[in-house]
Amino acid sequence: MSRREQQRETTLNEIKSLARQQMAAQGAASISLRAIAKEMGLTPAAIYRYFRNYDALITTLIAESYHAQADALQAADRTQPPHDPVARLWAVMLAYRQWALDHPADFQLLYGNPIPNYDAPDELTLPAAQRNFSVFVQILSDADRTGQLQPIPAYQPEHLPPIIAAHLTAMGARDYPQIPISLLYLATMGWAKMHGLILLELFHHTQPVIGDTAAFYALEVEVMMRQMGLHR
Amino acid sequence: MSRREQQRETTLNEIKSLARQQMAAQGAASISLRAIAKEMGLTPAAIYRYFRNYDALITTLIAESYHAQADALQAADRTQPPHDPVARLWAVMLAYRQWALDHPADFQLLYGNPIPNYDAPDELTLPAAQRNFSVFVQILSDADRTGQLQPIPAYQPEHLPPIIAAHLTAMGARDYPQIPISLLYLATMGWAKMHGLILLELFHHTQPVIGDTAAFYALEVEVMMRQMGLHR
DNA sequence: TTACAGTGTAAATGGTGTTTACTTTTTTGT
DNA sequence: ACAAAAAAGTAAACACCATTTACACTGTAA
Repeated sequence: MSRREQQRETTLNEIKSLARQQMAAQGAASISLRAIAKEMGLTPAAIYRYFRNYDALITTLIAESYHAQADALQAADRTQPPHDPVARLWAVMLAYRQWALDHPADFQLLYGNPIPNYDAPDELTLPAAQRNFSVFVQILSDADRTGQLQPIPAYQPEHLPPIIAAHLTAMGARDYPQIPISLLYLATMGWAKMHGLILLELFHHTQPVIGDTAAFYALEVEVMMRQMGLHR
Repeated sequence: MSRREQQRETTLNEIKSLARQQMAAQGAASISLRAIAKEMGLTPAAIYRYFRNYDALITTLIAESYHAQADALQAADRTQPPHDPVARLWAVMLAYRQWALDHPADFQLLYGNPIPNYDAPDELTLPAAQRNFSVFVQILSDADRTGQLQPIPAYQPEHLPPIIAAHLTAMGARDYPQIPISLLYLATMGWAKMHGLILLELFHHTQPVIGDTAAFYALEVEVMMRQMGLHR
């Protein structure tokens, strides 16, 4: 790598780092190219040698955050014995919330209000989100193989609404062959429900109502896992 | 009301109306005082005769939206026979989602990402949110009186984590005397869970995964009500 | 060494919220 | 009816913002 290429990379990293600092300090929507440039002793226009425009910077941050989150989930999964899907799911569920609390701005960037006048490109976000989702599918699949996954009747395939079953079948055929649709439903439902709780907590809509958000979250994870037949 | 006061009110309404138009078109974060002024044929500074600043306008919109939502919930409640809490809860749950779909920008304004550099005053939002929450509490309370409310063991008072029970006791003593804490927990949990699902739907994170979001929501409402012992 | 591509600057355009001093209009009190 | 006060609106400025253009410099490669 030539001297110039190396310098370019450090400058690029400095821009992203300062953007993340601003994001952590005042929220993703208040990232300012001019402020970044000023902090670096550059002219605002110089930033445009590194990012085509504001949206390009945001898109890069989103992509990196998605993968950081997926890495955190996979790391949590690996802290538990592979043959113990209950412990693994529990660990990943808690890690999901913990990552959100540790990186609130990142989490909001990924899953919160879309930034004004910015549309995240699907071809980037969908695969990244899927990598995330797959962690849950994998654990449930392992639990299913050992016969531990025994959901309540409402979540068994024959009781799922036909429209949902049809869509899950299509999705399974495309992305998750050999995975039963009721498992896909459990993964979706479990992710969505816990994800919703975390969003509420981050936006401070749950704190006044519930005292201990961690205990609330833990209780709901437990109830949900019981619905899946996954007892501790 | 003098001629001047009347005119002031229509101007004020025109500002709010245009703000809501912008909000509906491009999201709450892109409301612009200058754009509103231009649309009205006014100088930007003129707006400041009606709102102390940008935040004051947002705060007003938030307050109005909170009450519009609460009105919608109460209206849905009253479409059902008072003695049928199952039908009432069902109707209100669906109305909650429907209002969000009909007024996505309002819903995001209330429950989404905080607007950059704006902090909603708690003395305004908390009572408004509580009016909303009380609809659920009231229905569950009616169900409890007729003995229909029979939650699964995990949600019964003696199984709630002590920290949560303590907080609910304090909240109950303050705002809901005579209401058992397990009921308060059910209301909180039910609200939070469905609310989370709606947030995900509005932010388009659920559509690629789940096919029919309405069916998904309905199924989860049904499962949740079954956990409460409220069968149809 | 001469091109050339990469990196940066200066200046301008049009957008934002907000404040200040000033003018016009309407209401109110005598 | 008329003067004083209050309200509504304007013009101009300030300090931000993203973005574009034309231009200069500099490291690299032919």
